[in-house]
Amino acid sequence: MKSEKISDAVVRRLPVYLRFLNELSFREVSTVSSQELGQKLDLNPAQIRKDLAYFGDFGRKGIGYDVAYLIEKIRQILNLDQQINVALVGAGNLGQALSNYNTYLKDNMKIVAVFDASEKKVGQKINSLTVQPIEDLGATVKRFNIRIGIITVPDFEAQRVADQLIDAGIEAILNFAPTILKVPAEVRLHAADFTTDLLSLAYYLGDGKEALTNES
Amino acid sequence: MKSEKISDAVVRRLPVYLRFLNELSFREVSTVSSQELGQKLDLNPAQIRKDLAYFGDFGRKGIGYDVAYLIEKIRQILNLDQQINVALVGAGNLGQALSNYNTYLKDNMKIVAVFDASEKKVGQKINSLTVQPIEDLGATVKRFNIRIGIITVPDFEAQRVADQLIDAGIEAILNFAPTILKVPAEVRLHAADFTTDLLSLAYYLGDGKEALTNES
DNA sequence: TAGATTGTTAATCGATTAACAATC
DNA sequence: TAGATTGTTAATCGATTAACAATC
Repeated sequence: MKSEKISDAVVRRLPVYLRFLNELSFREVSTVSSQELGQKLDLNPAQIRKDLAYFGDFGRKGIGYDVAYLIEKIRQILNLDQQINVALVGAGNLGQALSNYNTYLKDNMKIVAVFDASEKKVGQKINSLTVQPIEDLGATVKRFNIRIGIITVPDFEAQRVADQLIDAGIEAILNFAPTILKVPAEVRLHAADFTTDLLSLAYYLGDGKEALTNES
Repeated sequence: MKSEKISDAVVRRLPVYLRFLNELSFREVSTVSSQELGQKLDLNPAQIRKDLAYFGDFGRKGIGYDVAYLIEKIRQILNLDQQINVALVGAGNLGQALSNYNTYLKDNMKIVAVFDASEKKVGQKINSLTVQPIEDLGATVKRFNIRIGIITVPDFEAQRVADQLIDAGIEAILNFAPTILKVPAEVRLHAADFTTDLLSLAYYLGDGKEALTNES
């Protein structure tokens, strides 16, 4: 299979596959079936096979998928066979927390620069990175070939920061601020706003309202 | 409209509506149409009308929606007309960052207890809350009627913490650890793992692979 | 009244799942 | 060979969007 357009739902599952495959690899498991994957990841095995088949024939009938080979392929698909440099804008608590994941998420993605608007923050060290003034954003993005920006500034600054990132030539943005950003179509934007997640959870709290289903 | 089962996609948009409506209210805008909402939130107006109509006839033909009334209704739908107590497990950087949003997200959701397994953390103050040992989780959850748990512990501890939260009678979990948790069907689980988000962004980086579309 | 906008049905679009021939 | 499992088509399911009568 080739040259269909891949839906975002599919793309978002690839890192989930990758993560579990890495774990299997670490445990020296060499082969895995879509059924095992599905069980562990709470996904339908047919869906997993279909997802992978968009990108190539990675499995072997009767056998399953070779773990090492599939890891390699998914990393290629996700462009993680090259180092991807990331900028973090906003050196507050959340920004600092994210920068700690630097080692953790490795996988060739790396936060290589941290920016903040506040004079107090500029010059501080965060995980071996020195916080730079926002004014340096354009120059630094170009110099280090930074392609993804993470926004962890307060919501009222988020759009401005996004605009600056886009001006600097960034290709994708992960936005933690609880606001809807406007970006040109060629810039990929993912929202990572946890307040939305948390508030929506409240809907499901039992309440009498609709706690009763037809079981028992 | 009543008594259809509401999809999660719909539920997750409600906090987004609520947030923007709060902003309108602050700006003393009293009425809003689905078209305006759609424009601002990047959603189809028909979808917004349909979403809201699942829960009642909140709008007025020819006029639109009364901002204050709609806020009240959405808050009721999301169970935010009562205070919802939240526990945070994991007082690391991310946990501390989230607890700072306490004031921010208000809306009747409140982190009222913080837990950590490490002796170093226990007893420390985080935003006026004293970090408690995980052993106290069951008792504290019951005493304070805590209904939602946020997990910000390392991935290898996440399942154990989830089990403890569930034992304690929690009804919903927001999981920041990059791992798939197994929870019983009656517990609502949302994943808030930003590494997945970030890795999936890399897929969209221009690369020659599929950078060329039919524009230009 | 004329213009605007809802609530809702029908049409469309897209994503998930089932089923199975191919084949290891 | 018999059993297992893929890749893929067809069926199903669900979500989004268009269209429009009702009505403010």
